[in-house]
Amino acid sequence: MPELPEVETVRAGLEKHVVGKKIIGVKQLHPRALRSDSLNKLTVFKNAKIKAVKRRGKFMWLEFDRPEVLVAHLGMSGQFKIQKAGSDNEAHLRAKFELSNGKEMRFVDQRTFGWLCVDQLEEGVPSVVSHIATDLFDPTFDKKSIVKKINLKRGQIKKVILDQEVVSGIGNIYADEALWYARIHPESIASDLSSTQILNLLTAAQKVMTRALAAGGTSFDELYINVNGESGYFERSLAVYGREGEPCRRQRTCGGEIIRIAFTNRSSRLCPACQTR
DNA sequence: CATGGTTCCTGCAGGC
DNA sequence: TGCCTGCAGGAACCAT
Repeated sequence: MPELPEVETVRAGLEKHVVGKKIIGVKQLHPRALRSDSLNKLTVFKNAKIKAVKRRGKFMWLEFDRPEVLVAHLGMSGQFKIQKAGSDNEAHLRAKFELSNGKEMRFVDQRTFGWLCVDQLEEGVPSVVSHIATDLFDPTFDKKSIVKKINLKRGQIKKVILDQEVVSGIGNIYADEALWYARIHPESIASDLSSTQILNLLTAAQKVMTRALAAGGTSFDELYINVNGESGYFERSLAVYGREGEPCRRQRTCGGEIIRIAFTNRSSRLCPACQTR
């Protein structure tokens, strides 16, 4: 499930393999691979030279020697792979871009929550990304003002940090991890927390995602892989996600056991002993 | 405007 | 063995 560290791993992999290359052929293999509000078909990138691969939160985009940009979101199962041109198609191959160096950049997506989109930049950011907040890896991320913003929200803290318009890049896994590190119950109301608690939470999210990035990301169910098809190794370091029924890693001080509770049609994992409301 | 609920999709695990 | 149900999830979209 790609969140900020996983998307950044993919972005960096693409940057290494495709910047400076020219797209010599484009093929879309699934109608929904392209967002319905795309400004054009993917073939607009034929003969375009790739200049940069950028990212905000979980959204990334390719810039070219022309005004159009290619925006991509991995959803929950999207993958970019670099393959030798003409290799067999993957089971869920959605689009492929043949490059000038004999390779292909491929977008593969089993569950079709991911998408591609032809867009244009508005003040350096694609218009479909303009409503997305800065992420915790962004040098312009303003922690103090985001803490204030979060502190005004009346919703549950987990819902707030998953809101990509408040702070971007955090998904279900790292939300649970950060809340555990900060010892905050996911159902706590954001405005009931102190600014110190919220600051600690953002710092925890930053730290856990930085460590995850260093490990190449989290590959919980093999749906996330980097551009070379390799898994990340952060899964073994998770404190709560996927650990329900197991002892809290702070057991020496709390003695708790990780539980799973319902959260807006899905789940939260937490230690009920050290994450109190 | 803020907030909360629903929906899209596929594959897999578990129960019977 | 095979059918059914539930679960996994990001974010657009709709309802209140």
